[in-house]
Amino acid sequence: MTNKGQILRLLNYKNLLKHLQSLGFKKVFSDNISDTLEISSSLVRKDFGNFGITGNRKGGYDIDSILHKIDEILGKDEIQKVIIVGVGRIGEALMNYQGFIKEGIQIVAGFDSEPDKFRAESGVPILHIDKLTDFVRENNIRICILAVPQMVAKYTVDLLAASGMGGILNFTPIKFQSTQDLTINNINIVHELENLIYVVNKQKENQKQ
Amino acid sequence: MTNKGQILRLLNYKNLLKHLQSLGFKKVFSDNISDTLEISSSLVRKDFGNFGITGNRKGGYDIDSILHKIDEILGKDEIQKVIIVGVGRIGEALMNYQGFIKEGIQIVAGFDSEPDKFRAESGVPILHIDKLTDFVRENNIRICILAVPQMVAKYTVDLLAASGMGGILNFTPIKFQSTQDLTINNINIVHELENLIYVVNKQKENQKQ
DNA sequence: TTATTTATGTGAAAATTGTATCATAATTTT
DNA sequence: AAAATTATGATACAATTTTCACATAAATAA
Repeated sequence: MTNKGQILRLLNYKNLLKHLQSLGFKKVFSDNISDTLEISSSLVRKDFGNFGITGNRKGGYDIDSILHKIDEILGKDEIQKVIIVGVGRIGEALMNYQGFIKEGIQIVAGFDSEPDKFRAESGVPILHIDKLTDFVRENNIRICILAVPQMVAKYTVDLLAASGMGGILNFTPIKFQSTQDLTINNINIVHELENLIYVVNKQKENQKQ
Repeated sequence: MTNKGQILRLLNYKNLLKHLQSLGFKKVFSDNISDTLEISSSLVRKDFGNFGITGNRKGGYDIDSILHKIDEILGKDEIQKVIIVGVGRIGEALMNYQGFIKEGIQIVAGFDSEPDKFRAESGVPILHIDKLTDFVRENNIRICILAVPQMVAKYTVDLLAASGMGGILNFTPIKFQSTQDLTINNINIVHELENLIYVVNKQKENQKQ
């Protein structure tokens, strides 16, 4: 019933609706949403329908109740605890990223193998990777961000799998496959950039003609 | 002819083939590739066919020549100059990321509005955002990474569009639409994490039953 | 040399994803 | 109160993407 991009679209709806809400709007029509997000209004209605979001014929949708429903779908009733494995530049940047907490995501610890990264006293603790498995089990962590060097990526994924982790957002350039128990979503920044470069170069070529 | 995910798949093929090459392999079959990437072998062959990569019936594909051809498709004959706009934590992390250069991508400058970020002498220069337009035109920059704070994202995209930029890899949480002249690809890290959380929670629910 | 094997290349089929259409119900206008 | 309007919700349709199936060519074996 739910298809691949549907949750990401739902998150886009949420962003837009929160914006509209902050401007004082109470109601919204499917084509208000579809216009700004450049999709069809029927897709918006279909997404809403699939998630049990209903409107009134002629009256549109009530923004407050859509937002409430979306948070319900996303399970926003409880704070999601997330750890970061690999506190290099990218890991550190994400560790200090301010955008998570207002979406109910809390970075509760970082893990690294370099002792000079460790931090116990102030802020979010950064611990030795050896303590990962115990920490994950004791704190019932299901989600992690992986930002270790490529060299140790495979080893670390195996470690995480063994710890009972449920999901990994993988920023290393190694592409990992999900298993029954462990969902791994890969973000390859270099590939994203190369893909963009390809599109732009292609566009440039076509303009020449 | 080329579809949405095809270039990203091609980049995955490239990674895998380089790995196989480093292990001493000379030839590869479509189902070697499809097995590790968990797609069908016919999709591999179709992708290759679409890009003019041919093999020998029964003999498979020659790794060297596929890799050569992929680099040709991606336009890897010349170094791609990229700038980073917004040298906060994420911008800085990407600025120092070591994975770009071996793919022919060179970060040639960073831009920020905070004077304490500026750096002219050592390493990649970090300049004031006011110098962006001139720099882009003088150095014929077509691609940038956007990592400014959300507050100034819209303003910065407008500035980049006016400068003649061709492509933006956008790491801000604001979703921008591409235009005829400017391709904008959005990476929303919070959304990616929320999406993963949804999938893992859902999985957990289904296991309970 | 002929038969057999086997991986490519391709066209048809299936699956997935997104759009168009329109009857219907709620609202507004007359 | 009846008529007209209009946005939803459902379904049919279209487009895209991926897989299946198999004829064909190249390589090996007999």
